[in-house]
Amino acid sequence: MPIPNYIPAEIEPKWQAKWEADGLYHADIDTSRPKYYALTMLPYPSGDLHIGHWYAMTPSDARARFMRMRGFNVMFPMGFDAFGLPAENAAIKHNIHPKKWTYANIDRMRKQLRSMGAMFDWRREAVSADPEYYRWTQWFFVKLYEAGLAYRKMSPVDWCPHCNTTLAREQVWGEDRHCERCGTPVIKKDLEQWFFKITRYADELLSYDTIDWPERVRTLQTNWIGRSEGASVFFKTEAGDTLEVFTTRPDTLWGATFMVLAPEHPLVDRITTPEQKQQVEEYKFQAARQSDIQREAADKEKTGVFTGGYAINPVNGARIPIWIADYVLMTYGTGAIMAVPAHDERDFAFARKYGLPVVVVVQPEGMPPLDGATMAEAVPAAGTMVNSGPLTGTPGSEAFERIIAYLEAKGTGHRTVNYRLRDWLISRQRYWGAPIPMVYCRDCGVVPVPEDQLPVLLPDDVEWLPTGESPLKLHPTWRFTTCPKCGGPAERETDTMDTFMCSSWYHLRYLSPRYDKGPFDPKEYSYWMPVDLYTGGIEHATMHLIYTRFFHKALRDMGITEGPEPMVMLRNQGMVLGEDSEKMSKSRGNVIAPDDLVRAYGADTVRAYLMFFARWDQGGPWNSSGIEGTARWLRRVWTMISETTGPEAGAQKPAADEQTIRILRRKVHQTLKALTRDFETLEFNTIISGLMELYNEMSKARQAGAAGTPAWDEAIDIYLRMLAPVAPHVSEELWQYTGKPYSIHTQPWPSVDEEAAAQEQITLVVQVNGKVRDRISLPADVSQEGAKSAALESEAVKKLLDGRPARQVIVVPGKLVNVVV
RNA sequence: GCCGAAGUGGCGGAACAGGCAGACGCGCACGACUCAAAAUCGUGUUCCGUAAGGAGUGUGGGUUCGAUUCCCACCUUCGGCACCA
Repeated sequence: MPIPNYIPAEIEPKWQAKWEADGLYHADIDTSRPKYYALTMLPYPSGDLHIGHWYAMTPSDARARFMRMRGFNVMFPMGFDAFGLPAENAAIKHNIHPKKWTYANIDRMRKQLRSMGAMFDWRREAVSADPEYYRWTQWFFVKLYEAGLAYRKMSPVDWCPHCNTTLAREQVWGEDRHCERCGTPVIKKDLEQWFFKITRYADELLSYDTIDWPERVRTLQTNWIGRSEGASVFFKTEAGDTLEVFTTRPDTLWGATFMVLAPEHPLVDRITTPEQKQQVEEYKFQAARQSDIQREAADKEKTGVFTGGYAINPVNGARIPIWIADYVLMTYGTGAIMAVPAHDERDFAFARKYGLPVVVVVQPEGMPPLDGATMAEAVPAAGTMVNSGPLTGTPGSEAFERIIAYLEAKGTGHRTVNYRLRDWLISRQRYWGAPIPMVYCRDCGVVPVPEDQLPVLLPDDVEWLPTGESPLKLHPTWRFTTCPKCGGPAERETDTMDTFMCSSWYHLRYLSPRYDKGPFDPKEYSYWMPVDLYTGGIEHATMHLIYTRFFHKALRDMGITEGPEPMVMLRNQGMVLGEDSEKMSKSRGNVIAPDDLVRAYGADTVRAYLMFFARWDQGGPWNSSGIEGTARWLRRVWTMISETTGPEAGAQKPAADEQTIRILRRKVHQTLKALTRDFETLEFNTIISGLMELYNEMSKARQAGAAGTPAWDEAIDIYLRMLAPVAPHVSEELWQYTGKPYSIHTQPWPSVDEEAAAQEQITLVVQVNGKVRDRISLPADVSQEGAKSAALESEAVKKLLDGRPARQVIVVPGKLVNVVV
């Protein structure tokens, strides 16, 4: 039988069809084996599968396959995050219905996904725009509402004038505060919107004790949540109102020389005196207008207006003026601050501009005595408290705790924690999303749609003109309904949900995508959850990855889910850039299309090259000639195996000596050991280089006549098993060729023969004063003394010592000897 | 400004616990095969130097017998946040 050529286009579709027909990748509950839930972020069906999808998915697939060979019952599902703005924008642009556009893309992408040869269990596919899916998205909304975690509030919210919708705080990016999707700067609008109380979980979200997530993601989330410890302090105004402020520096309380309120603060009108009224009104109007138009750069000069009112400092009775200024934000803390210009940069700038007094109350060690009248800048450093009544002299290290105790004893303040995190705004004034399942009744008020009436179906016949009004509001009949409570006339909520709501629980729908008694089958949940390894891009660190953790914890508190976290281990891949090192985009013309690559090289080569060309967690620029090297390697492996095994093997005449066999087996088992570790830690680039290196070694052994020996057969067997997760098609084809039983993908991962991997001779590096001067070969079990004397016997050492005695000789067993003169 | 990550040949990168820097691949050079080219195979490839030898992991210092690895300071690049009290 002639040796066939390696033609990926022939073998890849063949095996894909067979695996699918055999249900090779079906994952079912099997309590006899440990489970492993491997999950990779689901794609948005935007049209074509791009190289970024391959980069995220195929190494994740290789890892899942490895775990399967390691004896785990592995589930690796796939689905589509199908609701969202791009579909609607495409609808507007091309006059195609968003549903049609989305489902056509899904069909196309399903085919492309199959060309990867991944071990997706397609029976578990879930599509978030299917009524059977969003029925449960809506059900979760109602559950959150019933638990008091969803509420409706009129507030100034971020609005994208291009997408014509509100956005969550997380979807507003950069200094110019632009829309995450289209880049248009957002504006502020006062709207009645639905929010989820994610802030209730702020503290719990800061704990990562039970999960193995990258430091980077944890830092991003921690900063985003922005916890600060401080104190609430109650000031009394002269009008008799209580003014609560939040401060992280209660130790500077005696230095508060004025107060500042946000212009929108509810007490401003009561505090303002008639003489100041006009000025205050003008400032308020300007501030509101400014936030309405666009936020100016952060470094703009501080402005403010005196209200004419005064407050009393609760610790020293000082009468201090109350100002309003737009550098104080209504959305953080209480919207009011005590200003301590001596020790806060912003307050200092404000005080100098408006001639307000500066009083020093903290004297840092090692600094000349501070003087409020002459200091050129604020001194925020900690130090001994001065001019602070009974607390004068308190050292910096105790100041915080002592002032809190003092405030709590006097009843004028207490310890508080504040967060930067805001509640999650989930209303969207768009069509292509899950309708918010709420009804407004004139008599009963806000009423959730009962469970047996879900889903609230999204109608197909809708005008999706971008008017700024929710398209569902313009539908002639859809919004009119009856109240589930009293049966009277009522109206539906016409906003739809943020798609991040859909993706917060998709990992649960995969468990049982057709289950109709709940969002998921509890039996499947208790077997598969939590997700053991979650892979995806870092760009979701402060969006999807925070939302899904919140979601899980909220459901846990309702008894729907179990355990502290949804995903135990998280790993992020980097990004594949264009050959010009720029982000790939159609306008730059640097897009690499995976379909073209599969046609030219086959999926196995594309998979292997994606794993090889860069560190997976970093990514990097694509290199068209680089992939040739990977293609060459797989062809060589094919040639070597087809020439030395299978029907051709009889032609081989083994002629290898013992030494060759020993070296071959050692390299095989050393590689196996290294690759096992690299698969565990997701270091894909060294997996491929290890396989290339072993090929090179086997090639040498073949020259020395190793082919046809039992050691050779073992090498081929182990080689193919190690190759299987990386290149599933070619390994399956060669596995069959070598006469092994179908399928290689149900084979166990080989085990290391430690004895074979052991090195019997070592190369000892001989250094003189830390510089390599010689290398000597010694038995691996040589004693320290033996290594030392062998090194001192070395010609190179003798020459350099030139008769002088060695001052010190350091022996590192198995590695080197350093002779110090 | 604050927080975080990263700087290694012409390029992507490797070095698992402080012990041979540059594995593996690309590119390049030379050779074999060929009438020739491509493909394929082989050899070489950090820099300086003909060589002996020397230098070398962003820069400067430190710890150590020994530092890409640990510590300090700085420079550069990238990412996030940014009047958050």
